[in-house]
Amino acid sequence: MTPPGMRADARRNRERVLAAAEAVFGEHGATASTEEVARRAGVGIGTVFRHFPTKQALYEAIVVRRLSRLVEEAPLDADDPAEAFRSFFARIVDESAAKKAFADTMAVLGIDVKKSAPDVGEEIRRALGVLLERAQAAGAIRSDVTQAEVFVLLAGACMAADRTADAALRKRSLAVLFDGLAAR
Amino acid sequence: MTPPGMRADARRNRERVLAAAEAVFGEHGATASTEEVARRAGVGIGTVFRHFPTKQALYEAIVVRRLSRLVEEAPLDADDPAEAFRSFFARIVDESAAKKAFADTMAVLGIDVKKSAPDVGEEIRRALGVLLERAQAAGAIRSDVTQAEVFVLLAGACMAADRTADAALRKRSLAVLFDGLAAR
DNA sequence: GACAATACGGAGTGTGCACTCCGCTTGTCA
DNA sequence: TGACAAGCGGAGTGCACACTCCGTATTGTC
Repeated sequence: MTPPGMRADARRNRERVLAAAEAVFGEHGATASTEEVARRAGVGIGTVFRHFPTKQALYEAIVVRRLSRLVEEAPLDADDPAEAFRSFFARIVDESAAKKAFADTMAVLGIDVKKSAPDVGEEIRRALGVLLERAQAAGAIRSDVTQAEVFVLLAGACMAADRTADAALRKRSLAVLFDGLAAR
Repeated sequence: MTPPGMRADARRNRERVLAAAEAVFGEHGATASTEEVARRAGVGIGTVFRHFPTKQALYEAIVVRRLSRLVEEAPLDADDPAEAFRSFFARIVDESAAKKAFADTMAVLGIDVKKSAPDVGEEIRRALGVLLERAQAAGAIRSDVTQAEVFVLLAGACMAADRTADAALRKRSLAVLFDGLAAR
């Protein structure tokens, strides 16, 4: 991920910028300013822009990071497929509630399809697809829904979670959604 | 709504601005520029700002308008309570799909509660509450959900719809959601 | 330790946009 | 129909913010 031919200070600063960006965008969403990120990282703005040519690129970098982490930890071959699907879904929704930038991402990924970083997007869609299929095969999820509907519901849940402060309420709403997905 | 002591041209321009704002914000969301609204309305920017002191005020004005229209047309005493609830819910989601500005509104109204124009917000919440209660009394909707969960689900559906171009997909996803709300 | 090569900081630049101000126009009313 | 208040247009202002540039500092190498 980080080219090894990079000077030590450069590598260190790149890491700092990414961490700061994750925090700042997580708190204020994509409208947060690049200057705020630089300040939080303890570097000059010039440094931020050397590592990431545009604000958009920086934003995408942290999104890719989070998605990669999610995909890595997806319980693709857990013993209980129904629980695996539900927990993966719920985990993404939780992430959206905690980090503003994430809900948008899920929305765009799920629906627009394009977006840069198509690889990670494809991976997460595949992971969800696998979990869905397994849960359907196990008879836990109705067989007439496809990945497409699941993604729309996921995106909606993420965006709603992003703005719902009450965690218990979030959980109850999600439970209703899962009931809709459950096999009769 | 429009003070009668207003000169004829002022009243006419106010209407034009509102119509243009509805179109422009509907297409591009709240980030659309005020200048674009003025251009579309065929008036100078000064005129826009005389009628609405800030961009925010203009935005809120069109939101209030739409909400009022929705509340007016809510089928509060329809014969079929289940269908009434569903159609009202679906209608709001459809509106969100058509008009970008609307999904945000629903999200904010449903969850943050404050927001200016609290009256209309309150009205729409009440309308949904009535429809929900009636559908529950009729045994069509599970009795353990409250207005709060319904609003979270509604807000999520609105935001997802806002970004889902495929109308059929939108409809199928909504159907899954309704199944979750249905009484067993 | 010297000397490139690489990276850093942050003042400066350009742009877009909300909002203001004022000379001109139009509607109203006697 | 004349006078004047109410309203209009749009150039101008200030500000926020993405992005650039270059003199200075740090790193790696022989």
